[in-house]
Amino acid sequence: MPNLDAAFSALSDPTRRAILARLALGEATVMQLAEPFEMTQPAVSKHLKVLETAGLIVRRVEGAKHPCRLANDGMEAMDRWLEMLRTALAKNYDRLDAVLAAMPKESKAAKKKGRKTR
Amino acid sequence: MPNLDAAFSALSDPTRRAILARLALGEATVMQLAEPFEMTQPAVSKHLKVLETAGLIVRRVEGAKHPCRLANDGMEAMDRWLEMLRTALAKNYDRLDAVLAAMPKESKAAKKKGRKTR
DNA sequence: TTTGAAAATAACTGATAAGTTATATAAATT
DNA sequence: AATTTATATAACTTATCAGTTATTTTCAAA
Repeated sequence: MPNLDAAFSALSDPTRRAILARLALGEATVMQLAEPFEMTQPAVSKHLKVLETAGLIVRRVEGAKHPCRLANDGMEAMDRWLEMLRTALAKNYDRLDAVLAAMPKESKAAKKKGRKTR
Repeated sequence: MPNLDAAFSALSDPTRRAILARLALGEATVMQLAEPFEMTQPAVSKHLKVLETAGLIVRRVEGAKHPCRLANDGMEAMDRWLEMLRTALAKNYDRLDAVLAAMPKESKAAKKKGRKTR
């Protein structure tokens, strides 16, 4: 799945995540999206292209303006993949619960603290 | 959140996703993880460091071996952020449903096909 | 039909990242 | 003690990427 590379890579940049957060509020043109950033217009255009290629946004042409909005494809691809990790983590979690359940009561509390591996 | 950068960036590489998929089956040492790849051991070590920094895996030391397993932190950070996007997309989806509901019956079917923005 | 605004593209620069080989450290084995 | 195995680190190369400025395309408005 080459799309996964693009989708995750797109989200690894804070500027692009901010753009998506803005689009979560509704459609916006390139200029509107560029406004809050200390960055040139071409830079934002490139970010948008990255997001579009990753299937995270779509654009429509409305005269000279090109309003962008969120798209599903990228998210769906990531979610499908992440689901695998989520269930694996849940399984480990359950296994740990089983181990803890089999332990003498006193030692449980102390051990439980170390559960969310940091 | 600087961790988000690291987590999404870590998942953007197919080798690292494969490593995580392997770890979803259970703990594995560095050598075990390196085995399926046509890649040197130092390369895999670097990938593991990236995954560890991103909070996606943890390692324990067991003599000369360093078994790795999945960790929660990275996933949680991503999930928290993705939740925002998910709800925004769902909102757009609902809005579209409302628009479609207000349309004459015949034109609905044709329009619905274009729903998953591509 | 010229002017101006919205957006994209091209060519460049500097930083980062993935891979390499060579070497170091540290524990297990003989 | 010497060797082998498991892993990490260092130094380097090449490619990719985020940003820039300069230029181009496309539409709107005068």
